[in-house]
Amino acid sequence: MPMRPADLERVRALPLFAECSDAVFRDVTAGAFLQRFPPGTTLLLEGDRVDFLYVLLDGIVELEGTWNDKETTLSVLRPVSTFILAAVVLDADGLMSARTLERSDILMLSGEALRRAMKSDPGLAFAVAEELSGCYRGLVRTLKNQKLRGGVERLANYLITQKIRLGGEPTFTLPHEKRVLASLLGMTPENLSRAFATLADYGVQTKGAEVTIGRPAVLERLAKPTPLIDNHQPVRGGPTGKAQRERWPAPAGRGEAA
Amino acid sequence: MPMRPADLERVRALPLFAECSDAVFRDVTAGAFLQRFPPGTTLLLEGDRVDFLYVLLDGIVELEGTWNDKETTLSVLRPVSTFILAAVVLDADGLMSARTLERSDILMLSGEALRRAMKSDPGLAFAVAEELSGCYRGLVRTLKNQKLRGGVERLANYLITQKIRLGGEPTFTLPHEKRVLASLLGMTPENLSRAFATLADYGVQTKGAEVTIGRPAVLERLAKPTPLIDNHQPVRGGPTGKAQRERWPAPAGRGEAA
DNA sequence: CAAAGGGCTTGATGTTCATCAAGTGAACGA
DNA sequence: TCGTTCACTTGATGAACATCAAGCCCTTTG
Repeated sequence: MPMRPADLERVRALPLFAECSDAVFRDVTAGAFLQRFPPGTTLLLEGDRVDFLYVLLDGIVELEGTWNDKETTLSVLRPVSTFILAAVVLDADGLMSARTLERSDILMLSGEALRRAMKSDPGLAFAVAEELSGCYRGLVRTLKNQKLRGGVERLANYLITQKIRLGGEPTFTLPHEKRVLASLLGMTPENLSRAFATLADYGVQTKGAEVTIGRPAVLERLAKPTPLIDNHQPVRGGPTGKAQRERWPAPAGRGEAA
Repeated sequence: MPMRPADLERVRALPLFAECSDAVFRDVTAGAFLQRFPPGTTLLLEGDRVDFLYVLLDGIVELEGTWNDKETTLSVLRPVSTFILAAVVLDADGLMSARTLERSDILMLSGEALRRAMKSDPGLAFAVAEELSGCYRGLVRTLKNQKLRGGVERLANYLITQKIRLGGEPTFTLPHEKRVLASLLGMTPENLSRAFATLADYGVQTKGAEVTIGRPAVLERLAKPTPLIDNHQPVRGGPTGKAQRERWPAPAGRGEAA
């Protein structure tokens, strides 16, 4: 499938490629192809050799890990996101499986071309380092969340974060099935149900996938969110990478403006 | 404290600086200084602004996170290791605290100088991206370990990994206090004790910090180690970064040789 | 329309884990 | 040498969580 110019532009607008020349960008996207996958498609299996950098342009992708017949969701991605960047940079096997939760448009860029381009274009290499730093910090947050908080607290903070990211309205819709959310939060679907029931006492009402946070202050007193774990950055218009999500609020006097 | 030439050489030998020119290296290390810290010194507090890239040259450093009066160990570093690289690249606040467990020699490199050098030297920027990828993959392993395995299984796998890294002998010494190990494995010291007691039935004997794995096959049947979670790479002679630890075993036909 | 399936919930039960409390042993200092 | 301290251990108890089982509700399908 050849790429449409519109898709190419969305990729060009990624922070990853913001500072690289047209020539380098053409080189990286030369052997690229765009593919549309139905829901539930496994794109990558744990341990598979990784030859491409994936870019999610539309849809939802879940990253998961398995061991001993158990599986857990490590991340749920929304557009525009790159994934398995670390494996591509190291030319190593992937540590996570990836599968679509909804029909998804996914761009695949040659890993070898990307590595080659990085070695000649410091701006691109720096942007990759920034993106990886953002991914790394996201994982640090996840790990702290997992090790330091209990199930109800994790859910409470997830809801607070979600509310902010979706615009701040007291009522919003969960972006995916509850069973996926349970796995993401490191609990069983049964316990997620019970956690929601517990949060009812804190003003959280649920009707299907619709959640209403009735008394934000009460919920916050339980959740105790902190910028050292929770990234409350709202989703902005343009396509942003994981790096930019970590640069907020921009500390005065450093980082790029706005 | 000015740097001794011997220390400078150890830094020069880091994979991070393997491919960069002497001029760039001089630039990055220009404002650097080496400092010796006693045990138990807090080098960095969660949320602190990060101005330097830290390089552990000697000693042991613990990275930890806290929330709600609880704390957990995220990583225990041994020489030669860099830390808080992601925060430096993004010029962001640190998400983890760092403190010495033993007397440690630590080199501090100007973060600004590093970022500047990366933007002009693609080899350096690429090396930073590789190191970050290694750190990222380490965290993915940790998170899978935490979410998918129980306490006893985590300990069993830790011991197997440790045995291999320390040379493969059936008897070896734990590299730090058990309370730190407990926190690293995400449990209380009490439960770590009980987990050791459980492993006695699987041929694991302990005498203080000395551990003997009597029946490796039996322990492995319990631990079910997998390269998708456990990195069994033995510690090699030269100074290696997190990136090289992730490139093993080097898949035939790609990556650098040996 | 009826049946079937799947996601979600609820209850009962058992396992895992944290907490509290007390005790052991070894290193250290007066 | 005798306390003191601190890491570690062991036991008892309770909280958090997983598992098993059943039922509900909504959607899908014949």
